Amino acid sequence: MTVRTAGRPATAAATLHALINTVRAHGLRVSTARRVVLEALVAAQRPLTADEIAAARLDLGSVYRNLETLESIGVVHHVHLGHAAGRYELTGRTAGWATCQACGRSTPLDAEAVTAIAAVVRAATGFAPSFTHFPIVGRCPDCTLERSLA
Amino acid sequence: MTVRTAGRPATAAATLHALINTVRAHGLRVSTARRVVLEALVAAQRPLTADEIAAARLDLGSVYRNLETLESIGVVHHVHLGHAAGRYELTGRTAGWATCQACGRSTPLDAEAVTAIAAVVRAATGFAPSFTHFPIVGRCPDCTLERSLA
DNA sequence: ATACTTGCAAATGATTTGCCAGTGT
DNA sequence: ACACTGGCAAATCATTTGCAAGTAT
Repeated sequence: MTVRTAGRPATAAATLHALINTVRAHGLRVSTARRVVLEALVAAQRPLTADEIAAARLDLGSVYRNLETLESIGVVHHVHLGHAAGRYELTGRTAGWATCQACGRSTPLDAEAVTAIAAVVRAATGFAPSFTHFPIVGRCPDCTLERSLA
Repeated sequence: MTVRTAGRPATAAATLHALINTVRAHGLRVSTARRVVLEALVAAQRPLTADEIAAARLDLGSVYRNLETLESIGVVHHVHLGHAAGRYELTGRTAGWATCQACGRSTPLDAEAVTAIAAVVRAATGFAPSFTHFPIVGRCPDCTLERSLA
């Protein structure tokens, strides 16, 4: 049996309620820890590390297990913004990421940019790329300018 | 004075020699371990893990230290092809990498493809991208076909 | 002779896992 | 009640680092 929720978890507007419905629809329980993880991700302004999500209230191991479970049902995914710990966010919050190898800052990509880039990547390589798991890595505008001035 | 070993491919020998010259030019010593690391990378048909380079002949810690030193003088760099251990290769061997998130295989990119993609990325985002440290991640042609047939 | 390097081992940091008590349904 | 979960601790994996002995120059 499939339970269809009102909205897609595709925008920042994906409410905690909708996410919890999805969890239930997959036959999973809504435990306190699971709810806390979801609340943290809903409130976050950027992808969070497991450590940030645990934040003294939850066991790190439980957080990782929950994130894995939530990834398996598609409501959460993680991104590697550089060499640091992986970061988790609600699915659909961004179209992709770009990280500067010089200053380390990361920026979300808008859908149009990703669409344009994906078309060229596909034409040039045959790959249908995604920049939500590994970002586009390079020099950001600021750091590119710096280098050209040096 | 140069001693040429019979049977060794001239290109590989020339490359190793040039690499060793670069090491010396930076005031670094050419120790046995350092030479073994370089030889392994020259002979490799694909990027190697530190573990593969160590291969029972060298200490893993020394391999990592050597790779770090060789990266600092620009003759080596590493790439993250998925969640596994980092892989090291000689600088300039490839223009970039693409990794399939479905089958896990990685493919080197040719310079023209990278140039075309970089132009679009720069136009759409302002970033000057590089795909030698983090690959383009997506579905390869085979796995994209599979999905479309499913 | 004098640094630079190595091997060995212990330390880190991130993530995973075994176990058993606790709790959501 | 019963299976799913949580907390705690130990285990992995990849990589880094302290240190005393070894060696390239």
